Amino acid sequence: MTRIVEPEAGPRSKRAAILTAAVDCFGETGFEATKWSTVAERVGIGQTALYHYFESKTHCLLTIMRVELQRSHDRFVEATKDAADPVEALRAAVRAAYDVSPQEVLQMRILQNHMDLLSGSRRSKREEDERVAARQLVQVVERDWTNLLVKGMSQGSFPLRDAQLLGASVLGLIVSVWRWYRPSGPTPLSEVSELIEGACVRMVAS
Amino acid sequence: MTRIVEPEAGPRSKRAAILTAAVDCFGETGFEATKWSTVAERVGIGQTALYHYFESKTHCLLTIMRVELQRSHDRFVEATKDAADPVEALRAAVRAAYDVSPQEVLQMRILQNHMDLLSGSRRSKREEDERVAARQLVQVVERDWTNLLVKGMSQGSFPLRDAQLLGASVLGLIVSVWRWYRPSGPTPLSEVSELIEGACVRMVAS
DNA sequence: AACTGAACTGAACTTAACTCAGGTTGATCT
DNA sequence: AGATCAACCTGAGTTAAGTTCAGTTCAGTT
Repeated sequence: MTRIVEPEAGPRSKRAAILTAAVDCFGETGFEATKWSTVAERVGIGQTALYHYFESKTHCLLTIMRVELQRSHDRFVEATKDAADPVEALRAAVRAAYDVSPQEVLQMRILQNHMDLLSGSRRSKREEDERVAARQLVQVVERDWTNLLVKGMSQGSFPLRDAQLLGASVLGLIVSVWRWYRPSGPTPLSEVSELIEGACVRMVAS
Repeated sequence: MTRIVEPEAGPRSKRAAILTAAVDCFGETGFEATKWSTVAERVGIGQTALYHYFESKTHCLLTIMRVELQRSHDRFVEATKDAADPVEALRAAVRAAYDVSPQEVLQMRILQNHMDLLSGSRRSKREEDERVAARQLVQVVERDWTNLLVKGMSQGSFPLRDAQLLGASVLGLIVSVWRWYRPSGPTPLSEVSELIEGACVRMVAS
């Protein structure tokens, strides 16, 4: 369990700017469809300067995914830490999952669209490190949900079921939204959040 | 609504063999990670022969996705056509979704991992045709589920809720399984099927 | 046997990611 | 202020994989 430390930013580092631009491009246009050089242009540097910060286009993608996973986990912990009962914790966790900025919507979309990257191992060290870190965070997040369910079940709030499988399903349900949701679309996120919150509670607690 | 007609196979056509090989490769290794030339090798032809059957690697992928979507729709219709009540129809539809061969598991995985391809339009005609056809089928499948819910709601079997949104959620829950499920994994598909079936009924009917 | 269209091939082309060898900049220290 | 050094950046060149092209082979038909 080696946690990746973010390279501390030198005063003229463009790392953050690159990540932001990459999230926009990858999120709107798709990872494969966006040229790495376009990201450079948007930041205002030559293409090769990107390699000062990231080993490859994929390394940048993996970084985005890892950061987003970390954020998801942090928010889950923050949201559930002082919930009275399991049902309230569940509700709070779902609401937290949809309490996101437009930028974070893109990050979730990117994350969901490239989960498969986390399976196969990578050639280069830094890429592989990010991949492993991201993979571990996926498991952490899955455990977050499973633990919530286990607690509720042992406490009698939820009927007994396979908590692992049910946890994965709840999580799958929640994140499936990011495949189709668009801020510009007809359905506001608040509406999604409410419906999914109810659905999760019924799934788990009835 | 122009439905793509499968090019009728000449007696020595390798189209089917290519699709099978591609499903194996794309499913196991991932689309980006598998070299188009590897597919050719596995079929036993030169790389350039592939272009006799498909305009591009992506065209092949889109074809796989469209075929799988068509299959999903057909199975849904078949499974629900003679169900007594809405709850039974719902149960039957979920069971049908998981009543699949190993090859079909791969196809679902490929489909789920590349849904984003269906958003942006394609340069060449044949690719674009496949994309549009696939997109339409996505909507058809979504309508399948929505209609099922609408019927159940109007019939009083399901409480009234946003059927569109709930339909998308149910579908999202069901297909989310294909991101992590592996035939070689610890959880048999029958177990998944039962848990999800229950979860869907609770989500929709309680 | 000549013909036809489907099936195929080797060599050349294209594109976008990436490497390299070196140049510039600016924060920091004396 | 001037020197220094690491961080930062660049243009030119390389590579790999998908794709195109200009034909060739093969099986069935007339």
